[in-house]
Amino acid sequence: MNQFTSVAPVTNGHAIMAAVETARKPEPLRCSLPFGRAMICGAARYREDRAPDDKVLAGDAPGQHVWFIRSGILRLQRHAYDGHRQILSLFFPGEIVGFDGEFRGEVSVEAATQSSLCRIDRRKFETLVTENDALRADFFRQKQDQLDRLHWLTWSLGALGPEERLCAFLALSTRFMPFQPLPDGTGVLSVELPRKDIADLLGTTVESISRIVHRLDEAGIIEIRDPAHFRLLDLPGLVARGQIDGLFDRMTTGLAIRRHQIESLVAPDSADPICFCGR
Amino acid sequence: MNQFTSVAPVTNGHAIMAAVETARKPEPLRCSLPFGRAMICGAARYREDRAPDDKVLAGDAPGQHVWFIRSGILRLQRHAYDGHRQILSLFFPGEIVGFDGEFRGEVSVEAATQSSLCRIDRRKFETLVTENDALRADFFRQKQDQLDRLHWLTWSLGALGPEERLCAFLALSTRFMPFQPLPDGTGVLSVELPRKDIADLLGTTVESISRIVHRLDEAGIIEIRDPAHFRLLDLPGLVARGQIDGLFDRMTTGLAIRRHQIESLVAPDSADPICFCGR
DNA sequence: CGCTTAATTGACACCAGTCAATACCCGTGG
DNA sequence: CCACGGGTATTGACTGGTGTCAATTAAGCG
Repeated sequence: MNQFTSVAPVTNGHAIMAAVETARKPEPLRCSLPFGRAMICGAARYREDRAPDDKVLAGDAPGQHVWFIRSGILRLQRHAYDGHRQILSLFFPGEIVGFDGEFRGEVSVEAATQSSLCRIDRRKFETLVTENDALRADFFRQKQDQLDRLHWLTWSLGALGPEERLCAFLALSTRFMPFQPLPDGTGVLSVELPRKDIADLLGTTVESISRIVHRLDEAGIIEIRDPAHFRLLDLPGLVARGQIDGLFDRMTTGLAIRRHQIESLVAPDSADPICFCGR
Repeated sequence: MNQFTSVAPVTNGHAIMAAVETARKPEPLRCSLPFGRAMICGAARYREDRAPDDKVLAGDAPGQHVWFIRSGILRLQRHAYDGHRQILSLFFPGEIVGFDGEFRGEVSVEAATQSSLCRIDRRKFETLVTENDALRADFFRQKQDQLDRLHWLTWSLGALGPEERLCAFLALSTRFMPFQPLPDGTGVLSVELPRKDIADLLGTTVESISRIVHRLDEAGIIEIRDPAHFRLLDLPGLVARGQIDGLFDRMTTGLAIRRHQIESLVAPDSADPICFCGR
């Protein structure tokens, strides 16, 4: 097991959940329960689920609320006149979307996978962010991470070929998609993103993705279990081909931390819908 | 003369210069003179010039100061192992670079053209930005503009072909490079950026750039005066081909405003070096 | 068991990158 | 005044990768 197979340790960074709790009204919230420094609310009051391809944010409408991603993956995208779609960024659990005017123009945010979101009043969040230092720090950290990802994508689209981009993507995926490490240092990656989304993110086509995947399989770098499950036999090789040696940790520790936080907060087998509350 | 040939009017947004002035120490600065709401300092004390390809910011060193671009164009870039370079963003007069950790990793900032910068102490600027609301608003506006540009580039690299990208770039260039409108609605664009930089920004090669330019010339969309001067015969056509109809104004008004501000502050024929002072 | 959707595979064309040669501009210096 | 040199732009020939189109297979699901 090398550096890539282990999930980054949870450090601090609970600020967003903590801040949300801090701002809680004096009167006890129905079904709410403190959990660590964060507040979890059993009521579905502020929670909204999205099926794949459901709209989350339209381009022009600033919207009255921002969204906290409880689970799932959102995509920021833009369409060309011919219908061509380019995904500009993905958003992951623990992240806040819709706060700043990041979505001006003909871009939109949709759910890429089944997602569970928490609605937060925009003004409320605005106040929180200005008043609470820890929250602001966390939020800026998020913004920084997102900017890093955008920089990577831009660089990748301009400087790398489709195969290299996919290698990088697979390597990065181990940190934001289910990845089951095996004793021998390899691991099985569950790709939760539809092929089309991967293609549109990496600026290529599903056909190319398919060909590249099978090429990597034949090269012994990955092993195809089924179209959505790959056993990564040579993770360092993927990292090298994707040219993300230096970026790998930087781009994924934030994600891993937030994911870990949420996983530790959300009971995995709870039938009762659980929700972080933002009022 | 249509919407594209006129420079956007100067509105507000003097906050950065104004804030810098506000923070001026009580003792009069040598050669400093108030100009409008901004402070201009005739001494070259805080000014530094950069020749093309000179380094401004290295990747890892956070640096002690941030830079205010007085004139010229900077580029944010990243190299692949094979030497391939991708330009991730350009920075223009009136913008601040080097404040946030935007330049982590193997990226660097260099001067793309002859540039004149003003050094500002990082901590000083930090204080300014937190204390001065107008400055902060201005600064956020900049960040937003830069994010918009990055989004455009990413989308462009993924969804458009080289020709379309170049068309968009030419159209956008009218707002951040010398553009002399003519009575008939056309105008002459002076391309200050080296061909290689354009190619590396648009993710293509100088050969392709050359071919496309001559193709556009034959199509009657532009007229090549010399390799660095094009008469744009059909600006709306460029906008359409580049698919930036909706983005055009959004992406360039900020640039135009800042450019206009600076031009009105800097005496164009002054032999004495003029500099915005940031301490 | 048929339907829909996703994934794969094949054939093909063409764009665009690469390499190489030439033309051009603009200094300098003889 | 011209020759020379360095850098940039241009042009040509070539080719390989990748998108496109189309057909086939596989998989999920009622």
